[in-house]
This record gives sequence, C-alpha cells and structure tokens, in this order.
Amino acid sequence: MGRLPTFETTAVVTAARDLFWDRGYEATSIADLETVTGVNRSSLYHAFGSKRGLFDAAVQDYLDTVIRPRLSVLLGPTAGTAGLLAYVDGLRSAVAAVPDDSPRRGCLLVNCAAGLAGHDAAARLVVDGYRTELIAALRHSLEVAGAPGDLDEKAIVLSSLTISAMLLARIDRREADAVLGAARRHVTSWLADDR
Amino acid sequence: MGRLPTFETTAVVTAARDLFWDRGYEATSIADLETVTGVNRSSLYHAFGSKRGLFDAAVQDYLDTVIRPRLSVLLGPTAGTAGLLAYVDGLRSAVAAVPDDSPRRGCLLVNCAAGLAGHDAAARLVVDGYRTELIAALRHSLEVAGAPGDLDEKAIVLSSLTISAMLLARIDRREADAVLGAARRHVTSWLADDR
DNA sequence: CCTATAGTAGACCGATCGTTTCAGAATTCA
DNA sequence: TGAATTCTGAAACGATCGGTCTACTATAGG
Repeated sequence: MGRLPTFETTAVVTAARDLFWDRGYEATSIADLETVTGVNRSSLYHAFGSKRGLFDAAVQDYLDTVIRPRLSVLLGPTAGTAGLLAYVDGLRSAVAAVPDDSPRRGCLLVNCAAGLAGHDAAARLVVDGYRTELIAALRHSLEVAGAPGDLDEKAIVLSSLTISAMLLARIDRREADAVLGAARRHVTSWLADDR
Repeated sequence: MGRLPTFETTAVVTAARDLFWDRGYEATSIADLETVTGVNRSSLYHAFGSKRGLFDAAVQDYLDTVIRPRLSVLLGPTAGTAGLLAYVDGLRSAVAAVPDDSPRRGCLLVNCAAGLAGHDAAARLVVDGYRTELIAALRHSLEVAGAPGDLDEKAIVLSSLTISAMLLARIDRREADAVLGAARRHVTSWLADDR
C-alpha cells in the first residue's frame, strides 16, 4: 500500500557507487548524489537513512558486482593456473580500458583504506574482510595449481601487487600495468618451478 | 623591520603535516589546523596563502624529513644488501612503533594517491615523483648488491610491497608487518641466488 | 621617540555541508 | 470512492567550510 518509488534502487546505488569510487566518501556531497542519481535527497534519506547508509549500500554493491565476479575465476572450475592468469589479465585489461577521466579508476576499497577506514572501525572491517577474501581466493588457486613453497606468503605478495596496482591506476595507468605485469611473471615463474 | 612572527614555521608545518597525514587533505579543516598549530588562521594565511599552500609545504616537509632520510640507506655508503635490509627493517620497526590511534600511520603520499591525486594534477605529480625516487633508490641498491635478473622489475616489486604495507598500516599493523616480512624474504632470496 | 612595516586576534563573509521538515502527490486496500 | 499509507519536491535547518577584513599590537630602522 502507498505510493511506489519512481526510481530503481539498484540503479541509484550503482550511480552513487561510481561517484564514491571516483571521489571518495568525504568529497562526495548529497547535492552531487542527487545530480548523479536523479533522485531528490528526501527520497535518498527515505531509502537509505543517511549519506553513510547510501555509502554502505554502495560498498556492498561494489563487493557483489565488482570484486566477487573478479575473484570467481580464482575459486570456480577455473581455479588454479588458469584462474590466476585470468585474474591478473582481467585486472590488466580493466586498468587499460578505463579512461583517465572516468570514475571506476582504481579500487573503491583501496581508496577507502587510505581515507575513511583510517578512523572508522566499520569501514576498516569491510576493507579487512575484502583483503582476507582476496588472499583466501589467491591461496586457493595457488594450491590447486600446485605451486611450491609458502602459499600464504605467495598469496600475500600477489594481493599486495594487485593492491598497489589499484592505487597506481589513479596516478598512472602505465605504472599500474607494469606492476600487474610483474605479478603475472611471478605467477608463471612459481608454476614453472613446479614442473 | 616590523613585528616578528610568534611561531616557528617549521613547527607549524610539522604539526600541520601530521594532521594531514592522519586525516587527509579534505577532512582537515582550517579550524583543526589552528588548534593543532596553535596559530590563528590569519597568520596561517599570511604565511602560506591558503590551505593548499600549507598542505604543499607539509608535503615538502614530509619528503624532506620522512621519505628521504628513509631512502638514504639505499643510496649512501650502505647502498646494497645492507641498505635494502635496513630500509625494510626501518619500515617494519616504524610500523610496529606507531600506536593505532596515532597520526603518522601509513604514508601521507599513499593516502594522497588514493584521495587528492585522483583529481589534482599537481598532487599526482608529487606522488609520481615520490614513486620514481623510491624505485630509483631501490634499483640502485639492487645494482650495488649485485642482484641478478631484471632489476627494474625487482625494484617495482619491492616498491609495490612497501606501498601496500603503508596502506595496510592504517588498517591492521600485523598485516602490514607480514607484507614487509615478505619483502625482506624477497631481498634475501634474490641475493642468495647470486652467491 | 616616531614612523613605517609586518604579524595577530577575532569577527565576519557567502557558500556549502548533512539532515530535517512538511505539505502534497501517488498508490493500495477496503 | 474514501481512508490509510508511502514517496517526493522544495524549502529550510544549524553547523561548518575556506577565506577575508579590520583594528590592534609589536618590532625595526631612522
């Protein structure tokens, strides 16, 4: 009963997510969010409670529609060598494809780690969970691939290289690509050792 | 001629730098800067022109008093194996020493890369210059140490690990230390290969 | 001491911040 | 159709933003 919303929640969250991704939490204003979503602030507050509520929804959407699809190659039937290479190559083509002036450069959660998460326990938890998930996925594929040596350490190294690449993607695409190239060579050299 | 300043410029810049370091550019207000420096805004504007002017001075100070002293072990008479290990160990003890609620966690320029530098060409230049300097220093020490293989790539990997560690230092000290531990093991394994 | 110069305190500026309020529009159920 | 419910637009809230202005103070050189 009652009036129906005139907007699609998922579309609003996606638009807000891209703006937060581009500018960060603090530098994004409610007025900006109204513009980019096409929805009046009263409706935003009705639906999400606060700016932070909308941000949290945006982060959840980021995890669900950006991060996890990317990690799936490390966990599904492609897990192993193919998955590791597909993961790195997927990141590389994403970095190469996104234009310099676009939102969606780098990683929303990496930006969050450098900003909000410094003083916000809830944000820190999300970032930490993301990193745990990333390392677990990398480790799983390393295990399936039969990589030798300390797999935890190898997963840490790979995750660190991707995190650095995401940070660099906001500064210089070529440098980000160079880091991901190094990550790829790490993977191939580890697996070559095994044969 | 005329009245003399009642504050020391260097002390003001240091205090402002630590606040920017902790909170980032956007989340730091002029009122905060007045509090932490003990200097009225009219004096700050007289001395630095704008909030951004003070930030630029803070970044310069950060480069001069934090970054370059840390890089010196990679370039001076200790350059080589000792320098590389000293650099990594220096970072590790710094990460371990800084309490969780302190400013000076992580790296001002890493935070800047994720924030300001995304949309500010001048900030991007500074961050890029820092990374160039870091890689050059690492490469120099790798060369002096006689590390085998592609030194550019090894320098990129080491710099990526330290950058990730600086990002993680704001989230979880232990994870940052684990990454730096991996960096240290990379160094020793490369140099072991050479013997 | 006098005057020119430079630094400081605090009030004040318009703009913008996140949030709230409220009247009215749209819809469902009876 | 009438009442209950929900969503929406616009205006407004106090707080705070970065920045400016002015009156006053302190000092150096003559």
